[in-house]
Amino acid sequence: MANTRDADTARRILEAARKVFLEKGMAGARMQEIADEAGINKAMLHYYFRSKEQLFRQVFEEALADMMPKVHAAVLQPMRIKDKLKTFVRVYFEQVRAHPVVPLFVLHELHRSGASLAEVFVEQMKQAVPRAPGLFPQILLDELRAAAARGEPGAHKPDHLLVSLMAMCVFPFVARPMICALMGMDEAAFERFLDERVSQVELFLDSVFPEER
Amino acid sequence: MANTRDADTARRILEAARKVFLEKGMAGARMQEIADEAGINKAMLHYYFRSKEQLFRQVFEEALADMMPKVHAAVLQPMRIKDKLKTFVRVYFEQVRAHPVVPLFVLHELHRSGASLAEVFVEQMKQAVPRAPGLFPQILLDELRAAAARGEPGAHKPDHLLVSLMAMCVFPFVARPMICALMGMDEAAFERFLDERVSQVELFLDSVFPEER
DNA sequence: GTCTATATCGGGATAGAC
DNA sequence: GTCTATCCCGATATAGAC
Repeated sequence: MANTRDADTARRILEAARKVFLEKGMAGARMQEIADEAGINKAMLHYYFRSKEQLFRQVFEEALADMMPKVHAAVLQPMRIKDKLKTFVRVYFEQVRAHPVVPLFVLHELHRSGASLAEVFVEQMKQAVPRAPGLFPQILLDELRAAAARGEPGAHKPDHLLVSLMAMCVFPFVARPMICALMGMDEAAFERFLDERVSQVELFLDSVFPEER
Repeated sequence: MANTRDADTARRILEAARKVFLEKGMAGARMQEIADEAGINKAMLHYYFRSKEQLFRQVFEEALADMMPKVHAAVLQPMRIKDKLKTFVRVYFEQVRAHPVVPLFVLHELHRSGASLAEVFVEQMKQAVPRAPGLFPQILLDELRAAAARGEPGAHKPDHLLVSLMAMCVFPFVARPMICALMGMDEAAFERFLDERVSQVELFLDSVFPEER
């Protein structure tokens, strides 16, 4: 029926738009290229989505929606903090690896938009897990502060610890070309590097949370 | 004299171009805005630099040239590896903090240019310290491998360790809007966070390289 | 809904006077 | 070397036929 066809076309457009926007960013993307990628013409883009801006918004929101729910869910599991952080690292890294260009895209657009996209960003995070008590960083921070009260992660401060973990997971994808150039890695070497990454970050957590005996 | 005036104008243009390119990226930047920022008109931009592309190249190269020499120099000092890494972290972080938007700019442009800028990037790094035995990551990696042969950083692999250190230094600047949004920091809170950052990364190094006694 | 044709505008680049 | 005026293309967006 017509309805199915419509929805399907909208999907095709969104897939194409996602591909182009994520690769080139809002400013670098061309509506023509999106149309070509979707196998239709420019007029259709404006028929389904009013403007480039609106199409971009949709892509931006979906890019976040793809990655965050599983991370949120992982953080809500009851566990002691050390294991929860390891779980967070594993799930977060997996999600990023499945969508490797999303982080740089999001960070670049957040930067240029000067906080107008930041609201969209936070809103999207809240919708990731509807009835969660807060954003995943807040949940982890609260538990880390409780652990800190028990003297657990030594002199490591909760906010720095969390930022470091995110950094270690995300940075390889954000900085891939630079890392490869600086450290002389080719594609294959970099993939092997990624294969080892989670266990190396877990090592970091082991040293921050030494097993008491 | 005329010569001074020329050089001065070229400088003014470069400063303006730097400001605009770093904020908006190559694709988002407008020659008109650069001209306004420099207090001249568009024609002058093309007179001094042939094209937007050439102007961009110059800005890109200078952005790297501003940051890297001190890092390179720091890494060449003779020290035991642990102290050298701490020095690296301190100097690298200081450099990035002095030019906080450079990393995201460089990473975004490296990504979109698909390795054509990577050559410029590597070339610029080599020129940072003319007679150095190699790029700073290679120097650190070599020493880390030697340390690894002595069993020093435990199970931490040299390449992962180095990437983690760079990540911990750079990520706060690359992800600033995201971090502020997710963790509920305002400008002042984030600056305090940055003030603590180096010492928190050093803590990480202390746990990776425990003092033998 | 989908296409072709076109309006409209903005941006990079150049010509030419001074 | 610096300006004004202009060229010309490309990009978003819309009109209108089918």
